[in-house]
Amino acid sequence: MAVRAGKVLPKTFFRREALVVAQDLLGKNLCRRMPDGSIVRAPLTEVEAYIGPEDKACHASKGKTSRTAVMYEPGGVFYVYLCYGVHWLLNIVTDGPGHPAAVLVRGVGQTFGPGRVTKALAVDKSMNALPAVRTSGLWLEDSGVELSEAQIERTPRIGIDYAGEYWAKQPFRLLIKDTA
DNA sequence: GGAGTGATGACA
DNA sequence: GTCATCACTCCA
Repeated sequence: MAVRAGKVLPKTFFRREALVVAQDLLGKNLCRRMPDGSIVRAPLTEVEAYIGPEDKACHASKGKTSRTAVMYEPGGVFYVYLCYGVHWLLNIVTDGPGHPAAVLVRGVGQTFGPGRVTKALAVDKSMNALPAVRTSGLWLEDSGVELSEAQIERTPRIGIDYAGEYWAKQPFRLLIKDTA
């Protein structure tokens, strides 16, 4: 039984603060047209927000470079980059033009870990800077699921100790509590 | 607990 | 051109 198709999230959905978008994205379906043509839909279960240039953990906090340029685009495009020479990490750019912010996808369905997500969905550099629309082969749909505050857990982000105590402690990692 | 891995950015 | 760094995963 496949997950039902839903309404594709419009660009305006992404053009808000990263933290707000991150919260609203939980439970929404990440959709991928695999290289073999099959369609995979999986609900976002864990995300992290990188809120802008003032956020020391955000790649764009050091200014605009060739890698981070895509984060300066208006929300609604993907930011994909290679981490540790091994793993592709998938981000969704949020907020308005000129304000670099993004939401990192850390888990979908039962798959947790940003590197595992991209491996499971066959996401790599070729998706970088593409818009979140069906024709890109990677997009998001409204699942119709409404999450209550009680179902959302907030914790500090992972693996960003270099960003300093303040930013490392911000509870910008959001995940759906295990409802079994 | 620790190594692998290679693009990226800083510096010369 | 070199060098250090890194939003991770896997294996011991």
